[in-house]
Amino acid sequence: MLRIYNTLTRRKEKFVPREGKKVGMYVCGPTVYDYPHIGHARTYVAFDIIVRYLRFKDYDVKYVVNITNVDDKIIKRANEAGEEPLKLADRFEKIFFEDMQALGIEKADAYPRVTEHIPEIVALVRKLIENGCAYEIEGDVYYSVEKVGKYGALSRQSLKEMMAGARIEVDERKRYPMDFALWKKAKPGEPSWQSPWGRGRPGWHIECSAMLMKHLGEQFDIHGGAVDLISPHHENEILQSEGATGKKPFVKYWLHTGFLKVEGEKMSKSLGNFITVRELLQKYDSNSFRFLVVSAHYRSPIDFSYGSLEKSKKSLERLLNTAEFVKTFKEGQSNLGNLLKKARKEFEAAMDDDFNTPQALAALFDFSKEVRKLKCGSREVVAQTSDFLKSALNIFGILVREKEIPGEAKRKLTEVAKKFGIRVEGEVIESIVKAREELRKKKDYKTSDEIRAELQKIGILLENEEEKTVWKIISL
RNA sequence: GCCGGGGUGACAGAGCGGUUAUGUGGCGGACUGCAGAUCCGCAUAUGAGGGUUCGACUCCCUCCUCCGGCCCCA
Repeated sequence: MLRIYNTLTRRKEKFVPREGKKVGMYVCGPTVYDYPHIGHARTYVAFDIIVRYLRFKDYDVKYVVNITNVDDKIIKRANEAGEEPLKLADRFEKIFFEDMQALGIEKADAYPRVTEHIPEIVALVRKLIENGCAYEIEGDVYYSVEKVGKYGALSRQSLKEMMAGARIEVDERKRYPMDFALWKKAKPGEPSWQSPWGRGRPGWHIECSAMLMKHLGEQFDIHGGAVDLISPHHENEILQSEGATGKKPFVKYWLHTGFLKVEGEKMSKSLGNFITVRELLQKYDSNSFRFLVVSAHYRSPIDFSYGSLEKSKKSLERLLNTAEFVKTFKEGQSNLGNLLKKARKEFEAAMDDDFNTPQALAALFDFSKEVRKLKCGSREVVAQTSDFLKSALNIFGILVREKEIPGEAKRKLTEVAKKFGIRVEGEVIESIVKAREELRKKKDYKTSDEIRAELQKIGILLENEEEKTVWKIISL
């Protein structure tokens, strides 16, 4: 039984979708005005894992992530760069997709863009005005917060408290200081669209309401985002959506991921600790990063450092080794079947408990340790073990790579074989390993160590196990 | 100030009212020609103070402290 922590109620609840196995899920996507950073990566990896697990549990998930491609920051950045705002957005949207793919994030079912939903947004704003939830002043439209029965369903803050802490000067024309813009009147040179209130563009919050209504309906199951979006973004989404449709609750489960800090500090340009996804992936592969993400609960903050990333890489290595090791099992009787059953159960129980990935990971490590003590199992169970490790890691989006030597390394291998006068039959690597075995039998350790050193330069590590030598590719 | 979430061993990071989390690293041992991998063992902990309890890291209160939100932000 899957249980999920709901920000709305501040407790774990049984997960029951509105309709059978169907799950509508929306996660606030990026504003595309710069390179994605590792904070984005954490959030989208976390939700990627949640979606994968839901699908693993046979839920029929429709996953929607929006793309905000018009907004103040985009316009500002474009003006600085002397670029068309929409072009700049387009450029960074492509980069966003590239980076997400590089992180092994599965495609969402839809990526609605704000610019492609202007009619829906206008219609929604109009409806809110008709409902008396919003009002227009000189081409701007504001949501009227004052009439709302209770504000702060998610953030648990009253309007008064919010205002007390507010650090901005308010627009005098607004009826109430906390009223927020649904439609912004166009300034010269800004991208704008025709509307009943003149040319303008959507406010930040309304786009989400409009797009998710279109793609997921007026009510749906899961809405996610990082914690910083709780207030005011998600708060306002609730007001707009429920204000327009009168249907409650607009969203059944609200999920929020914890923030990623870099060495104890919030990532920011001014601190100079801003790490982009590209930068990260130049130094480490996505598996290592995903392991780091998975080793903390999705709601907990992560304190990123290259040191902890290095540790993640090493830890993961252990699991990958076991996945490889089990393939060498001989046919025979063992306790493997029972261990597997237990591991499956523990893994799933951990994930069912609000996607507790650190605990799920612990189950895998426990399993790994037990498997290591065995040498055999029935062919069927061995295959299942291999599948289990693979699919469990796959839920985390960690790929168990096939052992394949890259083309360039293969060429170099042939050179090594030639250098040591090894006759190649079949796979080059196998021939080298075999030849080296012979050398070792003859106690020619000098030559065999040289061979090992040569291969290591190419990125292949030889390990002498009890009865045979195994080789593996040293990852990034 | 107000709201939310934390403070666990060298580090990362979970669970649980009473029994080893787990991983990385360290130390000792086994295996090994060496390296690596692997196994066994050891050490280091629950921010402070109260309370509830037979018993609290786990529940309650106070304090200290950190992070986040209240303009923008994944």
